[in-house]
Amino acid sequence: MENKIRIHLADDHQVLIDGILAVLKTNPNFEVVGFSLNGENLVDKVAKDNSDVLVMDINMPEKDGIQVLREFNEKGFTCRVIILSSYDDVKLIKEVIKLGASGYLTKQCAGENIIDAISTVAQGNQYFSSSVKDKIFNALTGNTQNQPYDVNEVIASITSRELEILSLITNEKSGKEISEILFISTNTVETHRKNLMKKINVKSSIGLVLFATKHNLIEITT
Amino acid sequence: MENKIRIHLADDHQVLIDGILAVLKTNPNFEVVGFSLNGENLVDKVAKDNSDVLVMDINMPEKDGIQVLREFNEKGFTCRVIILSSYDDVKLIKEVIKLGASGYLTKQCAGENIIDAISTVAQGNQYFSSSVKDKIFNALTGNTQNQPYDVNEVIASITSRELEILSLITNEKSGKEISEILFISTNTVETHRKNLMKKINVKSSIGLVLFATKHNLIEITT
DNA sequence: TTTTATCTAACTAAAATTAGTGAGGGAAAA
DNA sequence: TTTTCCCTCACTAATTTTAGTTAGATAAAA
Repeated sequence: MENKIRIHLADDHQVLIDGILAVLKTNPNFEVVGFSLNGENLVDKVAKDNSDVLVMDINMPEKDGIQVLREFNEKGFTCRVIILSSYDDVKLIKEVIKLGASGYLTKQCAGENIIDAISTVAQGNQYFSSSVKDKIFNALTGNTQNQPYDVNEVIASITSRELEILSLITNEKSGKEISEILFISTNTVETHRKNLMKKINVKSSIGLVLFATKHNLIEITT
Repeated sequence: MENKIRIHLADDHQVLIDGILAVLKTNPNFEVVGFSLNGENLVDKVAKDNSDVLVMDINMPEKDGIQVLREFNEKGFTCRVIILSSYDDVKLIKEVIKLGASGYLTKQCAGENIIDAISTVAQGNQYFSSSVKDKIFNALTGNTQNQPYDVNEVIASITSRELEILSLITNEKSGKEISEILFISTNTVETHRKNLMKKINVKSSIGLVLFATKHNLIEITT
């Protein structure tokens, strides 16, 4: 047998890292050489450890997975990257593939899938979980009617500015107050509100508040 | 040594379950007797397996952790429950404690914390990660003066008719729709709404919705 | 380079909410 | 019986929200 596959894990949920560590320990071909709880200096750490495969979440503090992938491209590193995300949003999947990720798994996958994925990408191939492949296939073939209403996709489609507006609405701020807080026109605030209602598909601001609280999208300070 | 602690894991991310499984396998006192990827029939499964401890996420398909806890209370089961959530929202923490959870961990915690938590609650004690304890402490110390009026008194003062109106408002019904549903004038509906806003002391219907959901006064059917 | 995404903003018009006041009827309690 | 509480409704007036459309600016991506 050749050398072990050198692996780096990055996820802000340490319990998940510890779990995957325990799973990977069962395979003698693998060696986890490092892990990170955020995206800070991740590229440098991976380079220094000479890791072969990086298993990384998208949502991380300090620097998210997308930014890390960009940095990889800028610096021209060759480490294979597997994305392990909570969401299987098509836009996101397309993006990370474009940025050179070699694999994409959702956290719904089994521990065994991670082992398969690491082995596969270490050999230079790509690995995507079946649900991810379905999503991509549907997106490419324009099969939109097969997608009833994916909440994760809706959440992913909410921009940061919209989230800001949503947060203020949910904290009982009126349109006028929001415009004063953000130094923008009330017309703009209402436009954002309208776009949110359309995206989330609700009838009123009440619906926005319910959606926001239900999915923990915002922090209620009151 | 006595019997092993019988454990059930519930989380919609299988990779996390597999990970925790691997972690817990290192401890001979533990035996994972089952796991679930959603909340469906969770109470029955736990009862059938005679589990001592349930480690459960809040956000799950079919039936969320809150509903499962409610069901536990209704059926009077004695299984200890540890919540393992991505979020450390005070409202959520308070709620699950009220519903009888014995522990609360965020997924930012280490795998070792889970082991500690399971051991602790199996002995009949409570276990909360330090960040959770901080949150609760801050909420208790910082919020007491924030509520000059007694919430319970306010809730008690809400009449059944008002509760009906509140429920419909929270279910995204407009004043006109409510008037049609209850066969009363829109003026009456607005009067009720006004009285509610005065009682609860909020600025808008958004505030009513937040109050209603926060205190579980109503059932959201949508 | 062209397209796309996002944020910004204005415009009109209809509909709904908010705010305050007053008041009648019924049922229950003091 | 008188009082009190609750549900009911009306009226006015100001304010806000909803709905639809259009469009400029900018930065990133194809």
